[in-house]
Amino acid sequence: MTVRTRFAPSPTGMLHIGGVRTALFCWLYARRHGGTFILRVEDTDRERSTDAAVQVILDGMAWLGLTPDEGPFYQTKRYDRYHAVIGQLLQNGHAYQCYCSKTELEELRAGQMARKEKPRYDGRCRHRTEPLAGVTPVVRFRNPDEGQVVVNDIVHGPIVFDSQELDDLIILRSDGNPTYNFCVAVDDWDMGITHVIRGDDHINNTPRQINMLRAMGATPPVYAHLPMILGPDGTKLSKRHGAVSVLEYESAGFLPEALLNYLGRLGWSHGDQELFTIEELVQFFDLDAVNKSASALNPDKLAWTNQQHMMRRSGAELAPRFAWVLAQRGIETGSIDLAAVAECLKERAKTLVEMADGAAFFFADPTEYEAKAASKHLNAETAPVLVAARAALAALEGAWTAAAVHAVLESLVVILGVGLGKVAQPLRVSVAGSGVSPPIDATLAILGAAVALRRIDRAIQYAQAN
RNA sequence: GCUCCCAUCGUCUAGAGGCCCAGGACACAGCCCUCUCAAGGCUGGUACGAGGGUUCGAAUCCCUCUGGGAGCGCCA
Repeated sequence: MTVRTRFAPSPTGMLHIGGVRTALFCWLYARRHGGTFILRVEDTDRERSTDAAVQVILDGMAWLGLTPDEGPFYQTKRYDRYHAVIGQLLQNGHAYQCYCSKTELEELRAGQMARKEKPRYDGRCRHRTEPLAGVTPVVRFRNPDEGQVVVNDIVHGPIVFDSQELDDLIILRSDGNPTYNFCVAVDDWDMGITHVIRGDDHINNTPRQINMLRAMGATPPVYAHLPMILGPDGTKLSKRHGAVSVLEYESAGFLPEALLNYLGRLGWSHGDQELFTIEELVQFFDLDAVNKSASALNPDKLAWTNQQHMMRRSGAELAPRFAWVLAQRGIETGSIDLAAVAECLKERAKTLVEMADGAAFFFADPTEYEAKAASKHLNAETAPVLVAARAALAALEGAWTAAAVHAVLESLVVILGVGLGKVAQPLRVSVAGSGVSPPIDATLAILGAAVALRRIDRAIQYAQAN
């Protein structure tokens, strides 16, 4: 049997990190077993579904590379099918029409709550034979009222529900729209889904879906319920935690493979391994190594994971995404070699945004020097060193490379009888404006002779005046 | 309230009865390396929620409790 999984988000809110983790596991499971990954948009809530949310799902998954093999399918385009199934269910007695008003149902619920009972529909319309004039009925699924339903969950093991706990849920609203649990059952059946992998907030829906599947004559799929992802403070994920659109992570300078690596390690593990390429994730992933307890997001570890992935890419590989981040921030990069900048900054930044911050001085002369660094490294004492360095560097002319710069500074240090730091720091502050930058030889090489010498000249003037 | 789920360092996790007075990772502290910052290396502290069983032996199996979470919609 070929594995078929589906990711079924509802476009009522933005696709966030929790949804992405679910999508990732569905995708990985399909890839791992040579199966098919399907995207299905559950948009039956026409009030709250938005096109913008659908677009984020599509764009987000494309950015992450979680491309579906089939779909996207939209439930709103399958209404004919749902209505046909409901017709059958009505005909064979697995469903019936209910004329209860909303206020009547509210009263029923209130009474049950007051008696400390579990609120549920009591089936009062089950045996009604005559329509109620002037009322458009809803259709309810007739749940078996005896026996048990066993959900054989791959991550949780068997979960048993008494049928008595399940009431007759509405499958068709009075406005003609079918409801969630019903559409899911029909779709999973029609699409031949073999493994339903979703959040464990759906565990309680599962026995109902199994019952409907059986009533329709379908064999239920295998289920795997994933633990929830919580915010860094251990509470439910919310906008406050950055449960924002997954695309925000792209803007924040994360690499898709790093986000996926981090998310993969939430609720799943492969021994002590922390860093995985996408290929390794596909190779090692399996549902039996998924754990059952909820996990909290750790922004520090996500950042570390991102840095590790950046370090494993070449500057040239990083350059396009880095350029995108710079452009997004309106930074003009001129003729600076972005691949070279990324190469020497990739281990000094947790994200591409941090990289952009650290690279700012490459694209514009410092407008002022950082006070502490300037007073320490640009003063009357260091001015002569800068003058000497400037002269030695200027002699390089056309041979302005990192290696050449390095050699010049090394010999200058010997001549002056000082440590490299005595020369490097004043130069660093001169060209970068602060005491922090990549190695001075690489920094000067990237800047180019003209720009570097110009900045050093300015710094010499400043140093002599202070 | 009822039903269901969950429970190892602050966080992510390893652990499927003896290899565990519990290992790795993030974060934190110290040291080393060093032209700054990083990266890297080394060292350190902190965890099996509680109580009962089962067993020669339990983080691992069973029960109870406690604590957290989800569901109980003409939402998905």
